[in-house]
Amino acid sequence: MGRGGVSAKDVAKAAGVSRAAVSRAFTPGASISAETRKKVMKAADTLGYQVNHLARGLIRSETGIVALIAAELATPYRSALLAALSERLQEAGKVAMLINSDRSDDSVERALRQAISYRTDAAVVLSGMPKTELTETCLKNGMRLVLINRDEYREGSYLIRLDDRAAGRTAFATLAAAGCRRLALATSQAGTPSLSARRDGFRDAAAAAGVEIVEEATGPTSYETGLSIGTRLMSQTDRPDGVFCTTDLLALGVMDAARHRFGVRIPEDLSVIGFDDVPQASWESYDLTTFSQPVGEIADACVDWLTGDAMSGDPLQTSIPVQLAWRGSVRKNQPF
Amino acid sequence: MGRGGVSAKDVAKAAGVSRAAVSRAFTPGASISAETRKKVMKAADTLGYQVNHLARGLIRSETGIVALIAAELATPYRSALLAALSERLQEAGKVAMLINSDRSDDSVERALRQAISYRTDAAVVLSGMPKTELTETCLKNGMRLVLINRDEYREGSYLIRLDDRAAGRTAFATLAAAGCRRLALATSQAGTPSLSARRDGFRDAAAAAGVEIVEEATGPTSYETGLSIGTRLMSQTDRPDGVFCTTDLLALGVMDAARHRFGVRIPEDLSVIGFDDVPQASWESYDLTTFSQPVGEIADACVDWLTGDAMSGDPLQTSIPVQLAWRGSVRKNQPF
DNA sequence: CTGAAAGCGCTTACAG
DNA sequence: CTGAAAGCGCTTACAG
Repeated sequence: MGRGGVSAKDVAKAAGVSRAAVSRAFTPGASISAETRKKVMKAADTLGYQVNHLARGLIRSETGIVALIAAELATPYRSALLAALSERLQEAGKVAMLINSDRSDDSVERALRQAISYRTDAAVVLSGMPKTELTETCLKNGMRLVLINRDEYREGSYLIRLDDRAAGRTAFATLAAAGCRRLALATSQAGTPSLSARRDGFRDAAAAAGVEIVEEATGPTSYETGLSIGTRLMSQTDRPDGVFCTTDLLALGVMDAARHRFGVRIPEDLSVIGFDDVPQASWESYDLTTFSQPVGEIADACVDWLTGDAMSGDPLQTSIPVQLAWRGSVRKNQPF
Repeated sequence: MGRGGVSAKDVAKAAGVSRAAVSRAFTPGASISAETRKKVMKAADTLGYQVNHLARGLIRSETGIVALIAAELATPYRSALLAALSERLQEAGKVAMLINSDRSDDSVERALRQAISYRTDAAVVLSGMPKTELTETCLKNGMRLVLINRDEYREGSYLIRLDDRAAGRTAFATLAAAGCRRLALATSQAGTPSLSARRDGFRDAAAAAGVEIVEEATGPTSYETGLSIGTRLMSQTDRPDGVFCTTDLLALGVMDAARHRFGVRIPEDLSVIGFDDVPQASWESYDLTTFSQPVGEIADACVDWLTGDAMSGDPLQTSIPVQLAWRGSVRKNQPF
């Protein structure tokens, strides 16, 4: 046994077979007799042998590693998606490499290069958008690429999208139907494709209905931003009585500002709709009506495609439906 | 260029040097002339060459991969720690492999085996406790082991602990000093070392003060459990007026149950102390007084040890101090 | 079904 | 400083 631990050679010697035999014993479907396999497995067990995936990955075209590239890992929604993804990946026999792309602007690119270095089977991009040039390099390296909620398309990659725009429209319709008269939209300055689409859907519907809306957009996508937006909104002389927030974190902040700083009642004085359905949205202090992002379905779609045969005729895009989770932050329309 | 992408051979040919030279160009401190290195780098750049870490890992004793083994990835505290860890690891030039150990009881062991398969430089265990036998195998394979907040010790591994027990005692003292008379302890049935230590500290202090306390312990460590514990606590004829929850999630649930289901005022009627200082604890709806887990410091200690020289004389254990974050959920003692 | 041999992409003594 | 050669641990045609 060398410094690298137990190797196939050790097992081969112990089992009295060739190195090739032990390799075959660990390869499902390889041509090996049941008896030989049994001998090998026994020796492997006593020696504590584990196939070296590094060496295997060097030969085979797959390493079993999938890179997960994301920013703001600790955010409720992001961490839920990451958890679902890593779990599904494991069930499929893969392993997740987590790459934080928080830092600089080029960090998605750096992350992708990192993935190439380890010859990951695939990269799943949750944040940011790599340059076409680089994604082509990935594809050329035999790597699969999944883009979750990105707006641009990249030849050969798989796109998973939610209908954010439709949700924005639904938010408007819901608030209008609840009898809200002065509508507001709260979003951050992050400018991600998802947030923009939600905003645009809301705007579109408002324009179509000939309704003027107030818009607030500042800072990062956080609770604190929601707090300051809520404060600004409630400080207006003509306070809005309905607000769509492009994210739950924002909505929760808006609610807290309205309630605790202005004594505004929800939903009596103000109706609020969020997006994501993070766990906190259903907590009793909030009871927020929001669009639920089906994290499990997204993860399933992703892993299915990654482990599937990916026939070239297959569609390279999937749309996951979002649903409005009705709770108590939107008032019921008064019956006349 | 083979199927595996651009290799050192391709770069060597393009730069007119040997394969060894390109290897040296990518090895800091290797004996190579500045001129040769420049030629290699240029060729590598145009060809888009990335050192294959799989192959490199096969030769060198390090792969640059660190396995992060944890359960309940999407929980606020856990995801914050994971985010800090992955960020620090990246800054140190390492990369994180995320292994979810949610599933079965043996999943920590499976995770460790997975880590061995990929010859990770180290494994950081955040949840569960692997058998001694297996940790020895890891160590024998040259893998370093970090255990965060585990109670048992494993020869050769590095332990990072918080003084949970002291925090439990402080919680008691704080509640007592606030003038609370009927004290309760709320915890889950998870039975992790950290939770038990916090509970024991609280119990000890109460016993030392000759004070009887009410204890509630059920379910998983979640907001929902907090809700049901809060409900049970407030349903008692002699309601407690001070409660220490071993986790913020539990505390938040207790607060919501008390306020929304029983109209109990916090802190006037009930003082609450949590543990973790998750982001939600400081949200305006809660303003929870809690012990802050210094996630950044934990991550720093972990990565420092992993990347350090680990002289055999070094202490293999570090205690990170926890601090009480004073907020509004504990009443100020009435001046006499 | 089985083993000897070649090769994946890299690094590292070994000579020069 | 530089290149030819050996070797890391594995898999996979190739014969038998």
